[in-house]
Amino acid sequence: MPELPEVEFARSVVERAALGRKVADVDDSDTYVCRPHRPGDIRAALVGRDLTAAHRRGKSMWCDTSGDGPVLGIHLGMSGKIVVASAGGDEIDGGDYWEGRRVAGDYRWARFTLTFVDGGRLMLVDPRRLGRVRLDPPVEKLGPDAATITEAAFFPAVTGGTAPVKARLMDQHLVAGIGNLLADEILWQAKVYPGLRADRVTRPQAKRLFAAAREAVGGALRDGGVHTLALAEHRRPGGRCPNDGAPMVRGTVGGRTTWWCSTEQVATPG
DNA sequence: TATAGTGTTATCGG
DNA sequence: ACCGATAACACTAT
Repeated sequence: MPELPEVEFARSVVERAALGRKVADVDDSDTYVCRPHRPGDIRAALVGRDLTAAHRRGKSMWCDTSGDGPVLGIHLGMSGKIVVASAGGDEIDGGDYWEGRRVAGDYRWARFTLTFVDGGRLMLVDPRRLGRVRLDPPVEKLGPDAATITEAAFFPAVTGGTAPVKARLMDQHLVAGIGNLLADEILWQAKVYPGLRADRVTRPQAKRLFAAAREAVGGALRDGGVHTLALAEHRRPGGRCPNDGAPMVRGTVGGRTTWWCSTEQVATPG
C-alpha cells in the first residue's frame, strides 16, 4: 500500500487529527516493530507530551514532540497504515482512504498505539509487521523527496552507477519516495527499459524520466494514491500496454517484480 | 498447500 | 570503504 503518496496522506491525517493531544499511554510492546528500542522506552519518552508537527520525506514520516521531547519516527513498511480515533473512541479519521473505503474499528493488527488523555488513539495498523516505529530516526540519510526533487539532484541518480536504472530510482538514499509501482510507472511513461544500466541512460532518457517522475508522483498525490496510476491495472498476466496494446512483460529487476511494455521499453540504449 | 507481495536492511562478494 | 546483488524479515491474501 504505501509509497510516497500514501505516506503523505498518513502524515496529513496525523497533522489534522493527532497534533496537540496529550499522550496518556503508549503500547510499544511489539519489539520487532519498535526495534531497536526496549519495551517501555518509547512510552517513557512520550507520556505527558503531545505531537506538535508531522513531517514526511519519501516514505518516512516523523513527529516533533512537545517540551523538547524526542522525534517519533514512523515507517509504514509494506502494509502499514495510520488510524487516528477521535476522543469519542469510535470515529476513525484515517484508515483505508486510498482504497476508497473506510473500515472503522479494525484494530486486529495494531502494532503501536498512542492513547491520548481524551481517550482517542493513534495506531500503526500493519498486518505484515514490516513497519517501524523508533525515536529520532536517521532521516538525514534519505535523498531528496521525489515530489520536490530538482533536476540537478535527479540526474545523477538515474545516470550514475552500473545498477539497473530501476534500482537507482528505488534507492531511497538517492531519491526518497519511489517504490515498486511508481518506478514501473515512471519507466513506462519515459519509455525506458527498467534493466538498463544507469550509466547508459542517455540525456534525453534522463529528461523523460525526470518529467515522468514529476507527473507520476504528482498525479498519484492528486488522484488518490499509486493504485490510480495508469499502469497499475496492467501489471498482471495478460496485461497490455495502455499506449499501444502490446503485451506487458514481467521480470525481476532490482530484486522486485517488474512489468514493462514489450515494444516501447526496449533494452537498447538511446 | 504453495506463492507472491506497494519495503528495508544485513550480509556477502567484488 | 563503496557498490551491487541477494536473502531475510513477518504475515496475509490468493
